[in-house]
Amino acid sequence: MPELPEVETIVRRFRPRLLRKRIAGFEASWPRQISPSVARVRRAVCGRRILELARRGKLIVIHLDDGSALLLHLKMSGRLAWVDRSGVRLPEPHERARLIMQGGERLLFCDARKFGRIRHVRDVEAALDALGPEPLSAGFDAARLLRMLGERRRRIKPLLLDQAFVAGLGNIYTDEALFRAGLHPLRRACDLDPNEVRRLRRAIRSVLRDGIRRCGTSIDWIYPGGRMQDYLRVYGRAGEPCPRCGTPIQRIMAGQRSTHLCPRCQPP
DNA sequence: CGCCATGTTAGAGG
DNA sequence: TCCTCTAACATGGC
Repeated sequence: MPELPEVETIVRRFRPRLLRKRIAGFEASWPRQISPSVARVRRAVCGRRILELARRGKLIVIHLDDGSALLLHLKMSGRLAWVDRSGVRLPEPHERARLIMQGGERLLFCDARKFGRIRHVRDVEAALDALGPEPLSAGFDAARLLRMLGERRRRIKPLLLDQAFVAGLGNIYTDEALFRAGLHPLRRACDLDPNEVRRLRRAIRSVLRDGIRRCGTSIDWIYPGGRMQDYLRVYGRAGEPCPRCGTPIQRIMAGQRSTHLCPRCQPP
């Protein structure tokens, strides 16, 4: 799935089309993806105006004019598509749900694997509070990260993938951040010294900003248009020489996820 | 056919 | 409580 930079790119692209639009209909062909139910979401959103389109972690947040919101999670293979007033379009494969605007424009939710979710929530703040801090926000400072890491014994890689710890990192950007910080993915969080924590924070923020600047990472047909794949230094490069020291990049498993690292630049 | 995949979560067990 | 692992969700590409 899209990680933070891909979701941010999607939100920026769709915001101008959705802002101030009034919703006239909602349909879904795979009801398990819709919460609390297709009928209840339809009742909740029809007639509402879209006030804002935002991102929180990997969630797309569609704020409505009654204070409620639609939360879209693309998971592994979700994708958005847009149908304008003319209705002319190529057939979108794996279309699972659509939000119909007054005037006929449509936001399509497409998802080959059906892991994606659409949720309508009345208490938006409560729903978003389940996530950890935004890594690009001012509140994500070194002192706070040091405190957060200090009370965790987990290995750093699975901890960074935990959305309740920090929101938005996925498998690609976590490996890239740990490489930039020179930290081994299996290090225990509480063992990192203040200097290493500062490096980690800088690495996370710089790799996410670079990802956004490149419009995200495109490594298959699910998410086209990004350029960050050309700037990844370890992810998907097992066996290739480390760009910094030439040592072959290693691929190991960490928390059931494939993990890429330079054994020399990221010593255990 | 077997293995892999940018994600998350429930449940079991240490 | 905390952490780790497995299975599950469901499909497509290699």
